[in-house]
Amino acid sequence: MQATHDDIFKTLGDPTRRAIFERLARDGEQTVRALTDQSGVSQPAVSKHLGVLKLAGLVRDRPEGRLVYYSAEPQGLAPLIDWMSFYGAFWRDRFDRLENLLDRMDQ
Amino acid sequence: MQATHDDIFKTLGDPTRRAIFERLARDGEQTVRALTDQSGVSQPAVSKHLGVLKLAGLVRDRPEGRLVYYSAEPQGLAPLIDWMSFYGAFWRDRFDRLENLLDRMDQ
DNA sequence: CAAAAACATAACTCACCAGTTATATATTGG
DNA sequence: CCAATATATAACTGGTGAGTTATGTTTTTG
Repeated sequence: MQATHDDIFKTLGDPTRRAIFERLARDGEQTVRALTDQSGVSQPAVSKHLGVLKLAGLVRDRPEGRLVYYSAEPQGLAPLIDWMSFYGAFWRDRFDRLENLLDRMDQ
Repeated sequence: MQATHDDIFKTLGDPTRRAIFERLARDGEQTVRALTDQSGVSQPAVSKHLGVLKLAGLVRDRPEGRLVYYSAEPQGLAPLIDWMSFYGAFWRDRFDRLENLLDRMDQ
């Protein structure tokens, strides 16, 4: 059930899909129609992207009558955060310190 | 020249390619051969992945005779970090705490 | 209640890209 | 200097997945 960073990377790798997620994260809950109107693709395409985002744990849906409201799932990015913590910050941080050390040795 | 988070996501979206990057980030500089031997794909495939990673600013190469050493590029993940800072705001606290932990572990 | 609107799913197409093998180029070692 | 090794590139193939249109289901509206 818990998505892996592999799922997250694949899911966010598509620009159209990531744009949908970004919109939800920025502007909050939206219907499929609202998302479709500014997506540049058809409504079925948007529905499919939302399905993928949901499988990856990045969005949740709240049906209300014939409308379905989607919103960003905050915890969805956790696996990516974890990955970044290791391969991003962790490693960059060490490199920065090394660079600083080398800079100081140069002087 | 500066890669966008779009490039980064697309580049790291492929598991094989991301595994190569992870290996470089973890274990440091490697030749194409070394990377190939544990990648599960052919040498040309690895070379192609390295080319994509290099275009995305995630790795650098250092030719030495007939060997080419590749290493992770320190600043390569910066666009992704920026993106996360915005869309992963919810988790930034946790992110910071982990960074601090790693800092303390270093000393 | 009929028409329209919202969404999802099915069925299909098409382009892209990750993989392959083959090969060219360059460098090292015996 | 010849054989072997390292890498990159070219040319091709196949699978995947993002897009489409068509349609079914449900719900709202007039």
